[in-house]
Amino acid sequence: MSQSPKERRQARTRQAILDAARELILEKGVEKLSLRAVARKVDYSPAGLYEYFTNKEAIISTLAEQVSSQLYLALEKASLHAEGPPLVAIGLAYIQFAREHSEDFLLMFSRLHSRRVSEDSPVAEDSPYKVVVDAVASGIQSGSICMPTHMSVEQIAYSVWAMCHGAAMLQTTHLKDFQADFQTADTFAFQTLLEGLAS
Amino acid sequence: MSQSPKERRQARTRQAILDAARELILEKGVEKLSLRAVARKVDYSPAGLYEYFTNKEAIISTLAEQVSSQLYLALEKASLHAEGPPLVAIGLAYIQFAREHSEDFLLMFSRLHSRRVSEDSPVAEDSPYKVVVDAVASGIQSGSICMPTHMSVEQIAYSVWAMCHGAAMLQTTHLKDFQADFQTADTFAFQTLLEGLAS
DNA sequence: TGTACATCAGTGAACGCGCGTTCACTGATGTAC
DNA sequence: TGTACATCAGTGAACGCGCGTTCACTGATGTAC
Repeated sequence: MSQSPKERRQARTRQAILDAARELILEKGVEKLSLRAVARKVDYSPAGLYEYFTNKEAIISTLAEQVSSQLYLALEKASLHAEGPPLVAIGLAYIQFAREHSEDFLLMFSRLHSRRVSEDSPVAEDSPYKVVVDAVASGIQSGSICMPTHMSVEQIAYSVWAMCHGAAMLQTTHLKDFQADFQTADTFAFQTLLEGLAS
Repeated sequence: MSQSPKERRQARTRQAILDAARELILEKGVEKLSLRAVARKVDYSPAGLYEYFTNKEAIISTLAEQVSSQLYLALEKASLHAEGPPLVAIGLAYIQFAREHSEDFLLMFSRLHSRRVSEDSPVAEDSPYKVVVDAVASGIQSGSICMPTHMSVEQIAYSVWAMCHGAAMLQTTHLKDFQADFQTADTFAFQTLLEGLAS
């Protein structure tokens, strides 16, 4: 699986294109992104990009996947270094990521559909959701979460995820300009949910 | 405040334009909506629409406001006719609305920013959020919700809203094709959150 | 009731634009003998 | 080491398109006397 010099050059150019696209999206939003602007930014002709990506959509969805793995890393880090309950730390990290990279975050969720189609298939190792599922599973084992009969780990993980995602989306779109102590409100929300899960 | 015949005619045409735009958005998504297509659909020339709306953006944001008031009505209805806890009913209605009118729902939240800028200003009478706030307030009065010290009604309402909104957004975008019993999962999530709020 | 005028409710054509993508091509680099 | 050829990494120009908006205009409708 080692790379030839040629492959390394190509990979670097690919990433430069992605970075340029990401910056432009940050400036103007996804819907205003144009291939020609990306090409200008990386000093290629518009046609040149077609050596690296099959079309515009491929650039955008590759970018969305990169965001997903960045979010995964952020959650994993939060989970490992948590001082209090891991699920609160993960939830807050999710929201913080969304606030700090709101264009990336919105891009990711507007373009990236779940690859799973049902609970039957396993959760992808590199998915942000995986971190939540694992934290719930270990919460159950440690006894801090009590699982009601007929409820699956995933159902609990889904509740936590919905909470994270709702807060992140609201703060990123509808409540973008709303001034409030979201940190406190979010912490309260997660703690309350966890209390409900404890009984 | 009564309308002249002329005003009634204009209002009808305005609504026809909005309906056409809404249908086109449903077919192709907001980002592909074109004024020319709307004009075609209502049998006007493209220029004719400018008698009714100042520009394309005005059509879209008017539409978003109409969706908001439809959501308000749906939540209010759920709140009034609830059999179990009103907040669960409201939450489920929110999600149902999002599922049944997903393009409308997404349009609303991508275009409509909160008019409030902080908790200091009152919640708008006609906002969907108002229904949640009211339900929380009456839950506190009836004793089914217990408010911790230093927490405001709004902080609790926000938690519930985040839960609704997260579930609705996930089911509408990232998990659109995921097969699961969301109804059960959502009910569980709301009940758990309420249990946390009861203690 | 008739007529002159004003306003209404639009239209047609154009402006000026940027877009994604394709395709024939070219100079530079790498390879084989 | 030199040379012939192949592949690489692009480019320039064009295709064909739809878009939002403006503006001079026009026929129909309404109004005043």
